[in-house]
Amino acid sequence: MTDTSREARTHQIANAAYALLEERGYGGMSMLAVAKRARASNETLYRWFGDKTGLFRALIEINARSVTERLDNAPGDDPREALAALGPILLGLLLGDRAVALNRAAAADPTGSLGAVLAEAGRATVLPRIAGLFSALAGQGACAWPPEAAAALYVDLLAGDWQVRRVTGAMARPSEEEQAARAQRALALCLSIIAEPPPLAAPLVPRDGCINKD
Amino acid sequence: MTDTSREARTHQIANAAYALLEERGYGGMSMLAVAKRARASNETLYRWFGDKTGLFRALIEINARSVTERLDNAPGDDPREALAALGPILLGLLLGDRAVALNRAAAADPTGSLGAVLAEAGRATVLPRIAGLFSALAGQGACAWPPEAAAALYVDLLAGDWQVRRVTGAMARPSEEEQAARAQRALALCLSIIAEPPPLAAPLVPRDGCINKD
DNA sequence: CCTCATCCGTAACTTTGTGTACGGTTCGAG
DNA sequence: CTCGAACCGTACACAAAGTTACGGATGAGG
Repeated sequence: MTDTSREARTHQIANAAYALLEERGYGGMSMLAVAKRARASNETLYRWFGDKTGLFRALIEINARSVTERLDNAPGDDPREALAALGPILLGLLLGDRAVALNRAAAADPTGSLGAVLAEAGRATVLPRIAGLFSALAGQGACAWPPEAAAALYVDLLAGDWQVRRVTGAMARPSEEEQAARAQRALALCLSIIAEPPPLAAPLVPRDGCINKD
Repeated sequence: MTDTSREARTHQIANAAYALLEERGYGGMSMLAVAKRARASNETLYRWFGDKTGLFRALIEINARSVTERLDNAPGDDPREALAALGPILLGLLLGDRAVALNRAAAADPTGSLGAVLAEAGRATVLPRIAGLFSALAGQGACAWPPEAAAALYVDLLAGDWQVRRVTGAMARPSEEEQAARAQRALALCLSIIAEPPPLAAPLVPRDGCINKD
């Protein structure tokens, strides 16, 4: 099996796993079920991914690359336009069934290691792209905050507690209209806030890190 | 066993369960382990709580009552002072080990029913109290937003995506100083925003609801 | 074509947890 | 004090999942 076909095969397996994950959740998805759905064998899965956690690590990383690609292809020449286009896409992805399922897997992960993968593959790749747009706004004199802080504020206003409520099942998936409206509101509020310097000298960029659960 | 002693006993069992939950996580906590820790029997647990999901429902509800009590006892006569006192307390509770563990349980719950319990027992009891404070601010002419919308915005700025990152393990628990600074910033930003009417006529109060996972 | 690594489909093994059952003890009501 | 409900400690039955193993088939390289 060549590297190219192995990569294609890996994506086939990942897609089978995503489908099962969204149907049954983390607890209802066994390695054997993935193997059957993907027409692969248990042995291949363990050989390629090491163990169940390893498979989930790969699922998170593959999904994150897909998300980043979607964001990089968002239309908009002007940073304001780019943010207006990017917001609904990002929110849709964050609240979508796949991301929710992967977040649930990380929440349920007994090894406690998937959180760091989420942090590194997900947020840590998305946020700099958003910060870049705020940096461009700063160049236009429209942003008096550090770009990273402005990006973090934007995500707070965009996602807020919607994501955790989705992940815990406390909230259904909002409609496209609701998501679009929220993204629009978040951008309007954020642009308004960052036009003036931050109100406090307190640390504005939260730390990333993760804890071992055991 | 009287109602009083049964309630006391229930809290004993709950405390044993919280301790185990925080030590081992949802997946590592069996009913038998709870029974042994609480010096109860499996049969009693199943008789009192129905099944494992029922036990978790009770744990969520008992914890929510405790949270609400803590918030109701927050100091502050003036709504502004009350919000300033309430913010760090609420954020500390949301990011604390117990709440994180319960959110993880809901995320991992195969029945998909614990999310609704979280929504009803938790957020739906906390948010009206916050909205009440914003309502009082409106009475002082300091809030041009609907109180519920102002409260939701406040929580977005207070917790933002910190909670989901804690639940997924992507982020360690912030220090008390970090939490206090964030609460302070959230209040300052929120008060600044709500002094003027909302920028959009879009729906500002997100819907609550939950989905069945299967 | 041949060879060898690896993939597939299936099976086996071990462990663990959920939920039920049971004998003895305890508690509360009459 | 007596009696019955229920609680405790322990055991049991069953199911399912994680992981490893194995014989035959497949694919890639020489």
